Amino acid sequence: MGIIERKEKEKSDLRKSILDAARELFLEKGYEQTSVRNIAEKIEYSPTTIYLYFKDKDSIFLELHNEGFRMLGQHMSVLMHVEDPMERLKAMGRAYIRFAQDNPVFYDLMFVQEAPICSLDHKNWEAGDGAFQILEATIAQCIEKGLLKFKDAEVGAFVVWSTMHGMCILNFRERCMVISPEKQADIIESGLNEFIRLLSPE
Amino acid sequence: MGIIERKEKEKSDLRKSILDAARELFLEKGYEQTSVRNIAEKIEYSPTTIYLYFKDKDSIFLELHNEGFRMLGQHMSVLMHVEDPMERLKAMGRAYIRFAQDNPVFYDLMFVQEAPICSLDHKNWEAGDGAFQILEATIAQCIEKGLLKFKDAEVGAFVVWSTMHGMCILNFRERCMVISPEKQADIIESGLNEFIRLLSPE
DNA sequence: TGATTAGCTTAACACTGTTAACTAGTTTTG
DNA sequence: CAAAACTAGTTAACAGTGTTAAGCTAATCA
Repeated sequence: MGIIERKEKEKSDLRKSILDAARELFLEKGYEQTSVRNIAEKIEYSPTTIYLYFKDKDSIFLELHNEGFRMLGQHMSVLMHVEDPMERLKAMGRAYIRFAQDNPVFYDLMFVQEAPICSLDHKNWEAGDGAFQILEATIAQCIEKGLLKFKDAEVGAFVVWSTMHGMCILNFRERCMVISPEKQADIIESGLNEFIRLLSPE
Repeated sequence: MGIIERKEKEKSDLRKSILDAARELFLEKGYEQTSVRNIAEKIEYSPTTIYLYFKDKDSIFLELHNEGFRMLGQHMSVLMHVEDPMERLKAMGRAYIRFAQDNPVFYDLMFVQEAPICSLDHKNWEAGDGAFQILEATIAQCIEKGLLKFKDAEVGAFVVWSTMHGMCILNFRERCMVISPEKQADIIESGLNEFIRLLSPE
């Protein structure tokens, strides 16, 4: 059965090279500016071949979306060793922001674009669920130790996440023009610091 | 010169009816799903006529974007009568969220879409500046009265705005799936309440 | 009256995602 | 071994997008 295996490999090789081409184009041009034809051109196949391996354009980017979450997950899992939950939470905030700044187009796909979410099978956003639960658990520990004055860990996690996300996305979407020029460069870092000050009950 | 006046009026009438058609279509389908041809069809002119009145599609929506800020401004200006700056800030948060929920497509154009910002003349986001300054002023008053433990009013305003924006946009972009179903319905209201609790130093 | 101009249209360009129909080449089956 | 069936890719096409160049008609000006 060596031949069948080879064929299977060739099939998954092409699938992989579609994803590679998609990722490369996506990283330089973003989701909407990357067309199925661009991807096809890059791998030197006809555009319709793409549709033999992926249902539609969105499905390709759902895969990249998952890739993004694996990357973010790796950045986060390192921080699980931090004992103090409050310190861990702060480190998570810094890591999240850093990930967003280092991978703005991935971040967009993960948290802004509707496309990958829409092409989800059972309205079950596994990638997002996993990341959120880690945050929620950390916040629950902070509350337990009296380090954070949230009433509900889940809602608290949502608030913390929203603040981080809001800062990142206002920046990416050019809405930080309202900030005075000298503060604009590292407004997100300043914002995070102010937010952390807010969190800690002194 | 009555004829010239009438002609001028007719010209601005058509311009206005382009905006009316654009707004109507935009409100039911959103920015990207509204095409120049759709707008032209609605006013029963050829698509190219649109380009005699607007530079491009984005310029049309910059106008609607400004309209959105006028609406938000009206909701905010009412709250200027609230004496206590902390109470005013809370009211502003509620008003902002309510505006977002009542006008999701407008909100998208104002705070998410890059299109209107890109077609800005001198990188001068007047509409945004105005709204932000009102928030910053209120927060400055809160800090002065010791009601808020931010160090910098501008950065503080950015943090508060980010939290509100983050909550709204995570919700609109279907990222609140991670929240348990029973809390999902009014997660933004719950989030706002938790955030307000966080703000007040007791 | 003849030239100019304002206001709009038709036709076209270069794209987009996606599908149907087709063609080689390989594999399986009678 | 020949015929049928399946595989993996293709071409052509559909229906749409934003946008521009060129053309036309009717009013206005000299």
